[in-house]
Amino acid sequence: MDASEGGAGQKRKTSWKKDPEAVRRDILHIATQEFAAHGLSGANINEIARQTSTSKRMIYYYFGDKEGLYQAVLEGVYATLRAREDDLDVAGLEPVAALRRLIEATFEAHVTAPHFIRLVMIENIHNAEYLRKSEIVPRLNRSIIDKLEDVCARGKAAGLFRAGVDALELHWLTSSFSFYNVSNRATFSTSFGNDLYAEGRQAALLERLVDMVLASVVIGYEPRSWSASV
Amino acid sequence: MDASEGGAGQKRKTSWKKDPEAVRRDILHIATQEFAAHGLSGANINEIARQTSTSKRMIYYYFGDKEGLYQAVLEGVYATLRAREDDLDVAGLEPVAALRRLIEATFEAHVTAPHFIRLVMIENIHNAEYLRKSEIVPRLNRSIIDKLEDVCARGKAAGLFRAGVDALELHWLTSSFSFYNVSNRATFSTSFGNDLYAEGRQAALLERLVDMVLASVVIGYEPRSWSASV
DNA sequence: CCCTTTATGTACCTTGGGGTTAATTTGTCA
DNA sequence: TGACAAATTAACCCCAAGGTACATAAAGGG
Repeated sequence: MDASEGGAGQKRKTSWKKDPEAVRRDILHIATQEFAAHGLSGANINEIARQTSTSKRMIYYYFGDKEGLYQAVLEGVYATLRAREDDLDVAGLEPVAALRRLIEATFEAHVTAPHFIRLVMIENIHNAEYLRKSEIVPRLNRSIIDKLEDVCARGKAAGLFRAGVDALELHWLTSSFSFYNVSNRATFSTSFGNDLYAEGRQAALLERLVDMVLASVVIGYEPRSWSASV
Repeated sequence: MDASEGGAGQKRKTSWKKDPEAVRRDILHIATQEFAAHGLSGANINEIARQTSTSKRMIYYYFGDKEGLYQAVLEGVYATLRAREDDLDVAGLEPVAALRRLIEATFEAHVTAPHFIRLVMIENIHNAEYLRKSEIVPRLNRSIIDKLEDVCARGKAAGLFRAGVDALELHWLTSSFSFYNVSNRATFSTSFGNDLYAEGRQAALLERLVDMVLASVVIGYEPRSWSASV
């Protein structure tokens, strides 16, 4: 009460700084969480506005409408994940170790990027409508494929990899279990128990997946798991 | 115009049959498509009502509220898919052929059940909240695991399968690529092209997946694919 | 210093859509 | 045959939430 006293002007904001970039980032940050949590139609603009340090008005000022905000969020998480992929350097590793590293990194990246996973799930529900509209996302996707193609080429040249091995298929395969591991955890655990997500079990699972892929790619590969006799 | 003439009573429905079960089925059928297409918050009750041969009021009469309808839809698709799994009989096949068959059937089942896939995606967005509440779904999930456990036991007993092979992990793995293949088709194609979904390519992909799993499960398995020399 | 552009706050508008009320018809069983 | 429950219709309610109008303060330049 009694908000009308003069003083240093606490209650009624009589002055504020202009900081467009910070405001944009703030909105995008909160919106990412809300869209990831509730989906496009489920997210609430008023709720997003409430959590930011700015007002609903600014959301519309910077992003036009709800779909514009969603699109910006989507592009943001894609950019973040692809940047992480770019940081991964396997050029110095020999082919088998490099491939192992790429699979493990992809698996871990998915585990530690739940927002990304959820937004991709949501985007698939919308048949990738917004991803298709994006001008920036298509440019981001070469990096991981390039790396895999390089590793495959080196592996084949060294006579280590089977001739039919395909980088795109390998990426698809690696993505499939890495993505599913996070995306479908809730329903899988509910249906079949959460043993596979128990302490230590994820690492063992990853080891088996890596073994499995390597066994199908590398000629004469000796698996490390699923081979225990009893 | 002129809807008030007596006649056989076309305009104003002066008579209707009671058929609760048909009405329920009708609503559930339309609602399944709508929830699968737009998600829980995205689906529109008025639109569902419009497409049924009954009225919105009946939706609330039979299902209580939107969430009740969604829950019924979810249970419906689970029951349908699990029933299909029950029909699959591999007890008569020798272990390797049986496992091959189970993987192929799972893959195909996912391809031909897009509503199920989408509803599971949606349910995962909701952290399996409604699946957990379900009284009937948990009972449906034993069948596929039982089959896999039987095959694994027979395979191990015959000295064909590695000792570490685990039915739950196998199911997880088979589900992962089968599910991802459908669920993430839109974003994957947008990001990396739709080569893997082109004519004939899916069958080749499945063959490689089966090979890969069998190679990691069956001792001394000779793969059929990815082994072409050039 | 004033004028323009950019950025921000406050208050408001509009409607889509989830949910309900009340009345009517159908079927059934004493 | 008439009361009662179950099924159905039509019309209505109402508020959450996406979006906008308007005023105004900051920044920058001439």
